[in-house]
Amino acid sequence: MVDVPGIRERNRAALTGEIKAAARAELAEHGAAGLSVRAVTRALGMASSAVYRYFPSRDALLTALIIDAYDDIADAAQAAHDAVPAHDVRARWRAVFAAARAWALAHPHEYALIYGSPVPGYQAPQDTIGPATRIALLLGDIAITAATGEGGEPSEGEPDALTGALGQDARRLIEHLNQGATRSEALDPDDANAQRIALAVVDAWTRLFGTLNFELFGHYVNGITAGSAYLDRMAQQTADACGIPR
Amino acid sequence: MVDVPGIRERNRAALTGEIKAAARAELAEHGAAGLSVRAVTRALGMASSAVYRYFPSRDALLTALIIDAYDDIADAAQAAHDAVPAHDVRARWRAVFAAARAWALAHPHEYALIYGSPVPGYQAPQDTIGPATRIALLLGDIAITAATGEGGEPSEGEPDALTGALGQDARRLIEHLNQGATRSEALDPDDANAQRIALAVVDAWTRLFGTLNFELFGHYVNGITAGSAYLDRMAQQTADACGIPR
DNA sequence: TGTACATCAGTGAACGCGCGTTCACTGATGTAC
DNA sequence: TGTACATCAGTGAACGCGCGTTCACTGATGTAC
Repeated sequence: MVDVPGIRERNRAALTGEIKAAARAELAEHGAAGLSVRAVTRALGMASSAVYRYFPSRDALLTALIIDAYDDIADAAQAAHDAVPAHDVRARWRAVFAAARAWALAHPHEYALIYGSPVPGYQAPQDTIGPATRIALLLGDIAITAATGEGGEPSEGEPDALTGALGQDARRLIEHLNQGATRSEALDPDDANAQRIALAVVDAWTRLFGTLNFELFGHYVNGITAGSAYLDRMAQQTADACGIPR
Repeated sequence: MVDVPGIRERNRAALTGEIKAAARAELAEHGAAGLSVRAVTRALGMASSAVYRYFPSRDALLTALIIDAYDDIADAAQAAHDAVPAHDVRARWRAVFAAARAWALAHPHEYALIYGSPVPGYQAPQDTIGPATRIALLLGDIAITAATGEGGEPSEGEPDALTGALGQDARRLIEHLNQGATRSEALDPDDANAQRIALAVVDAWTRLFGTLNFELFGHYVNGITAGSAYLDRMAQQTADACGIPR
């Protein structure tokens, strides 16, 4: 006999999803700080106290939305990446940038939830860290593949390994990247070129979301209107900086 | 007889300042969305209705805080810039970056107010645009000085003028920059090198605040800890990209 | 297969709280003569 | 310089509203025998 989920279990999964969907809709109206469990339950036609069968508190609901959003944008980026032929490393890199932008434009309020100001009084639990760094790790993966593969560009400028706190950061980042994925290649934490690449990946990740923030939060009004072309240009520049062959 | 301001006028100016100061303190506790005029007046020991003698609504108070914050960080950047000898263009550029970071760390909630997610339901009026772009114009000013001065670097790569929407953006940006400051130099909107510089300035501006966002909003946890060194490195890289001589 | 009991989902009332804004008012400051 | 009136700042009560969470409850689903 197959262990088929009972009515309760299926209902629970379904309603949990409906609550999160309604909460996402609420988010679009009133933002993260204004997310109200009463409004969510109202939209579903249920008693406000019913949410507590599914989420122990408003904050827990928020956490679920945050994790979902991180995973959702990372899934979109990963899918776009995987759809590109593996040998075209630069196209994979650009696909991640474009997919992140497309997701952000399609889900502006979930985007603001994860990349905007932190919700005051809300402390993000540890569970959000993994999903939050997926795109950074994906970018790092691409860069490492390029660096350790055939067409890797030689280091230019900055021939010395970094010193001080920034050097420690770079070494730690390289160790993170090395254990990140199922990959045979690895970077040497003490190699100057590897350090340059690691910081270039962080830089690319920062520029991707810095640009999306400025576009979505309205700082480019009267400035940049060609958001897609502008971001792709940035993808190219960051790919250059990471030593990804053209 | 000197037209000395009367008691009323002085009180009004003083109390307006006190209200804004108390509101800034509130901001730190509950964020922009949770800014409550009742809490502000409570902190000042006055009736909640009294604010309406100074600000017509909660949104107007928010607007005042936003404009103040933009002006405050721009003042800090400008002052740091002006304190550097004029001939050391690169040091002026780096000073702007460092000053912006220092201000952001010192005023994290005001920073989040202007560079974080937009407050839901709040529509920023036109008055905020000028203050919001001051730092971008300052960066543009430095870059143009360098480009049109003696030590200006020649264009490298990207020899063709930009086409399409991004080209239009670049031309518009150059016109903004040209009329921005009291400067005799001007860039040619159709010159490829000028276009490259204009976009590099936008890029530098984006990277500055993208980096500060990531640092302040917690995305660098377990990643970058040497925030100051990291940002200065970025200042150097963006200065390179803008053709500012070393 | 049927029955008895345990578990769980969802309800609706209630608690205690805070919010933005309005309004008629009192008393102080300013002004015209 | 003094008086009469107009302007303004600040008050406190009130309106109407929404919030997160708790709790005792009913009825449906699941389980053990």
